[in-house]
Amino acid sequence: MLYKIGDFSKKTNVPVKTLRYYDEINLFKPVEIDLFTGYRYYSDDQINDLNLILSLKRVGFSLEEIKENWNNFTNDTMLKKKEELLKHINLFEEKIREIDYLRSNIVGGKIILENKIIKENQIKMKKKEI
Amino acid sequence: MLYKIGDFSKKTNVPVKTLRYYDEINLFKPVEIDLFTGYRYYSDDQINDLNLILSLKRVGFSLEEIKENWNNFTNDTMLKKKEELLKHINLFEEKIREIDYLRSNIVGGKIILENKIIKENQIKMKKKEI
DNA sequence: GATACTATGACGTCGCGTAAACGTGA
DNA sequence: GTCACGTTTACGCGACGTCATAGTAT
Repeated sequence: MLYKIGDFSKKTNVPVKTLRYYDEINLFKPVEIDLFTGYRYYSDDQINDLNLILSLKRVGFSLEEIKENWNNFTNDTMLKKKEELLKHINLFEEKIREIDYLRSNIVGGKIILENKIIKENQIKMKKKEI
Repeated sequence: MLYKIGDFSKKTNVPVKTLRYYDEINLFKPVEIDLFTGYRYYSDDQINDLNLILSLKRVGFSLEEIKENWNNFTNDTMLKKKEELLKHINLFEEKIREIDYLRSNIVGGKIILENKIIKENQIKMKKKEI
C-alpha cells in the first residue's frame, strides 16, 4: 500500500510541507518517486521511522542530530540530551525567580532595576562567553 | 560621558552587532548619532535600559513584546509570562519521561518504537492542532 | 601610513509556513 | 472541464553571527 503525500500526511498528522522538507534535507525520503510526475509515494513501513523522528525531535534532538545518529543511538547520546533537558529546567526555574523579581519592581508600568540585578546580569553575560 | 559602540559593548558585555540590531529595530537607540560619520554614541544613563531589556529577554519576552510594553509593563503581563514559563517546565518534564522511554528501547544503536508511543504521538499532534 | 575602530549590506542559521505559478489525477 | 491534488521556487520568521567592503580615528 503506497500513499501520496497528502494521504500520508493525514495518516501521520505531519504537514505536507514538513514531509517535503524532510525529503529535501535527506532525513526521511519517500520509498518511491514517480519519474514522470515527481509525485512522492510513502509506505506503511515508514510510519514507524517518521514517528521515531518526531519523538526524537520532541525530546530535543535537532534534525541534523537525528540524521547523524540514525543508526548509532547510544545510551550515552541519550543521557547527554537528558542532561541538557535538566539544565534547561534549571534555567527556567531561574527565569521564574527573575520574573518574580521584575514583578516586584513595577512602578506605574515601568520596571525599576537596582544595581544589584544589573551586576548579576553582567556576571551572567561573562559566564556565557566562557 | 559618551561611548562609541565598541566601548559601550565592552562596558555592558553586549555584542556590537546586537547593539546595531536593537537600533535597527527601534528597540534601543544611541542617544546621539554623528551626522557626518554615522557613528553611534551611547550614554551611561542607557545602561539601565539595556539591562532591563536583557532581563526581560532572559525571562522570555521577545524583542517585539519588550517594545510593545515598554511603558506598560503590568503585573498581569508578567504573570502571563510566568504561566508560560511554568508550562515550559511541564513540557520539559514530559520530554524527560519520553527520553527515558526511548533510552529503554535502544537495541544495537536502533530505537524500536512500540505502537503505544506511536499512538501517543498522534494524539499529541491532534491536540496541537487545536 | 599602519592599525584599530566604525559604517552599511548581504547572506546564513533552524524548521518549517505561506504564497506563487504551474502540472496531474479522477 | 472542473476540481482537488501534486510539483518546484522563493521569500518570511527571530535574534542575531559572520563575512565583505569601505570609510574614520588616532
